[in-house]
Amino acid sequence: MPKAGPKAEPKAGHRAAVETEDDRLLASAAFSQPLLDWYDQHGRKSLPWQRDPTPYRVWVSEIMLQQTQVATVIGYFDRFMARFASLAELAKAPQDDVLALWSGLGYYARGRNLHAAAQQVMREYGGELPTEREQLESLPGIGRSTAAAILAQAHGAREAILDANVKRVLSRVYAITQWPGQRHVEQRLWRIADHHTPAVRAAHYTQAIMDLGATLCRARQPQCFLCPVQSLCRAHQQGIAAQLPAKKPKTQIERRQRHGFFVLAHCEGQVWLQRRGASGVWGGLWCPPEFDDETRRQDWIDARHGRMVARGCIEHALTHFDFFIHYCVVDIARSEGHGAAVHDDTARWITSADALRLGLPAPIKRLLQEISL
DNA sequence: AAGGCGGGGGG
DNA sequence: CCCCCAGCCTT
Repeated sequence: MPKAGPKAEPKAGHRAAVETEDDRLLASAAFSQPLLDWYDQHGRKSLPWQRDPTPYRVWVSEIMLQQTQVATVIGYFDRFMARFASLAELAKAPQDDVLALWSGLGYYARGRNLHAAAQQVMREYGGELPTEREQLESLPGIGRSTAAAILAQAHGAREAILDANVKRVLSRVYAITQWPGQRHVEQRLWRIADHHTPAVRAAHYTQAIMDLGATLCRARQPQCFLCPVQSLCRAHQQGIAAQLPAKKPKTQIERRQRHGFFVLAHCEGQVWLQRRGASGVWGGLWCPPEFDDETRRQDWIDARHGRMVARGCIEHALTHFDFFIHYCVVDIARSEGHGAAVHDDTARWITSADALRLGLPAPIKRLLQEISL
């Protein structure tokens, strides 16, 4: 990889021999002011969590927005708020109810952490999210950037954020060609982010820089011709905006495959589901019984005198492997095995319709809907 | 088919 | 402290 990008040229001739990083910082307001002006004209101001931006609502939105685009989050957010209007209601809800509303959103640890954090806030802070960044960061699921976003959006505090949008914008404006995953690069980005965060209109500024990153200064095909800070942007001047931020040096993990063998046991319009263990794929979600191989699955079916009526395979892509979901539909009698555990916290007979109200992995949800036992 | 996306937890 | 990712969506 040609890393020989132009080193920052001293603009004035009489600079010190070793140019410090501070020498290259733009004036704080030279960046924030045009950004705020652009936000006033083009920024998003009526997203669900921007209307009535309480700490609780901002928090939930920020957790959902991790790894997930705004357009996807909106529906989940509205349903979540309809069911859990307050932090107290979230805290007292069963985890299943929380995961049910998270179903399809992915990264289910976010939902579990959100739920656990709500309970922690009830215990330790009397039900009010703390207003100290350090205390926020001690809650599960809240890191430095999410804590800052909550403080800025809900309290108007001057707190710098550094999510992927902001990293991209600042990497370009400052033409930072090193990978932001490197510690010193990330630290520098935090300093730059802090430098440009204004004391007044901090909430608007925070939203503005995220909006810019999401709409114009996006990962692919940045719309520099519309950008309010185009004239400041060193990457644009150098014609390398689209190549920044630098990508992680590829460690080339070979994509693996995994096969899971599932039984959709069917009886009187109901299906047998079990809660998965907390670790591993789809931790804590509900699923039909899964086996590592077809033999073990057949043993399970035979032991219950099941009658196979259909089978198939669907493929589901996860981060580092392709999951082949081999399923079969089996009629079994309710008396064959599970009579006692009709309905408890780890396994139950349930109709497909009711199952959709549990936390289900996306492909399992689709499967149940399509098969509609 | 590949790339984007924060924080926790594991090595 | 790195390093990695057990999930979706978009392009």
